[in-house]
Amino acid sequence: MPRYQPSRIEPKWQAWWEAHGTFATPRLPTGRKLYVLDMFPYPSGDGLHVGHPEGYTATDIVARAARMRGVAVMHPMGFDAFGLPAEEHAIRTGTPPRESTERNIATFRRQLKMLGFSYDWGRELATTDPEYVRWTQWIFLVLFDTWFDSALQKGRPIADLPIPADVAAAGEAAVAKYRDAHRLAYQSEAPVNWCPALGTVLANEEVIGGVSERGGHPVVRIPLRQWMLRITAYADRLEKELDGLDWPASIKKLQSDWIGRSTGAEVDFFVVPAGAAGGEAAFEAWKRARAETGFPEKPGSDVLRVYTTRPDTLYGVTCLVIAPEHPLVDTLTTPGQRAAIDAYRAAASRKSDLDRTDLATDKTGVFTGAHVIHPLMGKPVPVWVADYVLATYGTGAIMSVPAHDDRDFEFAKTFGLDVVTVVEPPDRPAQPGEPFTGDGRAVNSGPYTGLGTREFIATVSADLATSGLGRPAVNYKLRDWLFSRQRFWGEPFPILHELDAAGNPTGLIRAVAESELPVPLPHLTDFKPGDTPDPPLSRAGADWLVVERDGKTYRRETNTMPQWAGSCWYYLRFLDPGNTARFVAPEIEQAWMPVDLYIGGAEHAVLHLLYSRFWHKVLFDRGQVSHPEPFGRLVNQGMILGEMEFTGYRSAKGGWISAGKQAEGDTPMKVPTDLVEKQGEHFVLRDAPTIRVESRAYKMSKSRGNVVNPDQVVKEFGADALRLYEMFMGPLEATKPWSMAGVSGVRGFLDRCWRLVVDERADEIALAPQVCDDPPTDEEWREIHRTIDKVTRDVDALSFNTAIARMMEFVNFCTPLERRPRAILEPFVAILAPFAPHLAEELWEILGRPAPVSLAAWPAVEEQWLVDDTVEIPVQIQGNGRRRHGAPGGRRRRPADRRPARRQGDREGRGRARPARQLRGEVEGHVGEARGSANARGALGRRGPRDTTFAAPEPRIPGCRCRALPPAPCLVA
RNA sequence: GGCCGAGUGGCGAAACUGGCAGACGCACGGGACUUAAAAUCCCGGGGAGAGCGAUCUCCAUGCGGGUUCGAUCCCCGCCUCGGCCA
Repeated sequence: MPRYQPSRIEPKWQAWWEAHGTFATPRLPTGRKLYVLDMFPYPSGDGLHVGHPEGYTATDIVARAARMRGVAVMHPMGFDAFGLPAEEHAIRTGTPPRESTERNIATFRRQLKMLGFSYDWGRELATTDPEYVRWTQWIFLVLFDTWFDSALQKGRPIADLPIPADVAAAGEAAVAKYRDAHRLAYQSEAPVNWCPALGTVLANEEVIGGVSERGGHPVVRIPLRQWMLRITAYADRLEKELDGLDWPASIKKLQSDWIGRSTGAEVDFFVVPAGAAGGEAAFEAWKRARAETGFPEKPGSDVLRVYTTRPDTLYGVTCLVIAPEHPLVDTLTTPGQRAAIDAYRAAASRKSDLDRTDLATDKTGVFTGAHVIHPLMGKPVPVWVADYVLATYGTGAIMSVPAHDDRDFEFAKTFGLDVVTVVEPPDRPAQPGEPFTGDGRAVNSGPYTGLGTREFIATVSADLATSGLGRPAVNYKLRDWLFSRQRFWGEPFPILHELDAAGNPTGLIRAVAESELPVPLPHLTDFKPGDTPDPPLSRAGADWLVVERDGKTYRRETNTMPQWAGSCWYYLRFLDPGNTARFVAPEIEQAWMPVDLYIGGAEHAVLHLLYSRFWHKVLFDRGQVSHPEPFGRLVNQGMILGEMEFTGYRSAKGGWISAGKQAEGDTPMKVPTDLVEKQGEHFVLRDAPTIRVESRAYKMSKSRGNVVNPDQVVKEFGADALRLYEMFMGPLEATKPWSMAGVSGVRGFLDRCWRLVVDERADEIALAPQVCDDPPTDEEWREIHRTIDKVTRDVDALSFNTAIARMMEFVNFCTPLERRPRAILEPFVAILAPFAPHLAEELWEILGRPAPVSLAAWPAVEEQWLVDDTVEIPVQIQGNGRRRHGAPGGRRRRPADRRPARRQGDREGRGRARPARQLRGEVEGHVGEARGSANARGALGRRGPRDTTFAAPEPRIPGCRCRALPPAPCLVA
């Protein structure tokens, strides 16, 4: 009874591949190469989710098909294993993170192997491996050793940084600090999102609505010493170099928007000195000085510098607004306002950036009591503090132009400030009640009145620059990357802080020597975060914490790197995972990079991909890698939802409530599928058709109980069925609901494949009696070659669902055959192999071919079989399909094959049509004498035929990719 | 609120560059095999109508317009759902 038993053949072939090193990749490719990469998983405690194998199967099919086509394929897998959950687990249970991480990796590895992916497991890595950490730290030191030369737009060694004479004169320590301030990895005292409950600082994107994304704990903003990476220096290149990438346009746009380049101007407003008698004279003196000295690089305390994208609205400024964290808040605040300002700043510190900038929230703010002088108008402008201005964007201060900015308008409305219109819309008069933010024509703008917005911006920017009052400026939404975490389970920074004799930091830092890497994590027994932002590593013993170098005492950096660090460069380490001398050998890197196909979830569209690109560019600038971009073609797989569910609503009083009419107290209930039917647009209860129910698939979640476990699916249907189903569900990039019935459907296909080759009724494994050595008929040749052709093209296009459909058609064609020639079965098994590799290996063996089919040659398409003897030509009348008639196939069908295609009963619009004949190309069409078809005739380039036949401009024969047909002339009856 | 994507049979979907709408699969119905069931194999399924019939007609790709000989596909406006960002 040799039925198809995945549980027998799948482990068998997995063991065979492993024993034979089938998928071991050579150190260097010979001939064409393909680097096919999955976004490696975070090995959570829950094991693999069915979402993981979707992308993994897609890449596996591409990798396997390419191997069979003689391409050298790099297809590795590893684990992104640092991260919060392991540490939280450690806090709860006392299990060291390394232990639980290794356990989780073991589960993931087992599950991945169970699915038969053709990874070269010899290249497996985890970001937590000490040898991997070593090179992550090493790359950090490259960043630390690099400054950005904005003239060359390039990262360069810190030793090449020009030191200004005054700094050099101030001594060695000053030079060191100057260098430190210019490194791509630098320390900064920055307002950060401190979450006391989690005991860590969070990135802005980890704070949602004022609470932490994980756990929903409150977050406050406090200043803290942090490591930052100067990603903003690369903002222009990160944006521009997206151009050459084969990425979805939507992802490029997301990255570009995230970088958020804007152009505008910086403008200085003069701060009237305290005890302001003669403010006007001081202002005039300042202006004269500025005309001499020009616009200073850094604003002094005598000015408030604002950044604006709309310098053309300078004459509409009615106040200046500065961030609560702005350094000049204290000096500007008048004694009378101090209490109010202090209270406001305290309140603002408890809000996240998101809460502060949301357009929908009410604007808050406090007047500082101070005024500054408008640089062009010379009039005093009040200065307010408001938290919708962020200290980290631009200069931390804005000029408020209520008439032409939505948020400024809201602010002015709230506090009764003036609204001065200085731009008129081009097509209508200004509306006083609402801000106009578009381009228009300047009014009330002194000498600039009458200019268009663009012209105004150019002129005023130039004027400001000449007079030293402002300068054109570029700004980015992108912020420098907050790179440190106050956690245990991450890479330690390879940085030492110098201590003085009293044990206090001197502010001088030094890198750990390359030869001393990796800096290991210390042994800790208590992983709990503290009440203060002191990282867990600060509680390590002195043996770890304190080191002596060159007679000086140092304390180790106790922050750790964020989870992003390891995933920034893993694709490089896969190429050369065992290298102890370098992070990757240059000749290997040159041979395999860039990644040719990178598949993963869209949730990494911005951060991971942007961070990786940034690191890669730094490595590129420093000559460590050979390409400026790491990932050539990027594809996002869609999300897999749970099974479709019907939800009805039970009234609190009992009885059903129609969906859409339910109220607060009504409880949603899952309704079994067989109690539901469709009526018109909606699903209703079969027994109560007036009651609508919702029909929807939900995201898989433990709480909803709709999570599908891959182990279970493999147990029940087999790994090949799981792989095939995930590819058959629909387009790779689409969101699609799971269906267990669908899995069993593709399992049925695999069963039919099996029976095509194997005699199920024999006692031992034996070929089905229909399998024969006969030469295939023409029809059979056509069938297999069309299948090969379609599958080959679909794999290239990642259109796996249609490739599988075509293979199903092939099996449906073969199943009824009394005699099944090996000459068509064998190529079929070969093209099936990337999709259902275990079954294909088994069938290949049963057919008596030498294993493995995984490395067999991909069958070649013989074009002659793609052409039909006869084709059916559809007939259209007035553009509507009517019928079809046969014509000889081949590259040319002659117009001589004419026969009336029009029949009795055809109705042709309002006109009369004569019998028409036209037989080249794809469609035969008839246009009746229809009023209003004059256009058509015009388009067809002839005058007034009463009956026209035409052909599609570029004819194709259905089912054939032959495109050699010449354009068909239009024939006129 | 902004951006992106999607709406096609009972369900997942297909239709490549504007040319036969619904390939393939699920579910369903019918038949063969069987004592029976399962399994398997074969056949049929968008809707409505006409005809004894092979057939024919009309309506159908979220809604409303437009362009075109011809629109699931292109354009404009709307509705619904999803994702991301704010």
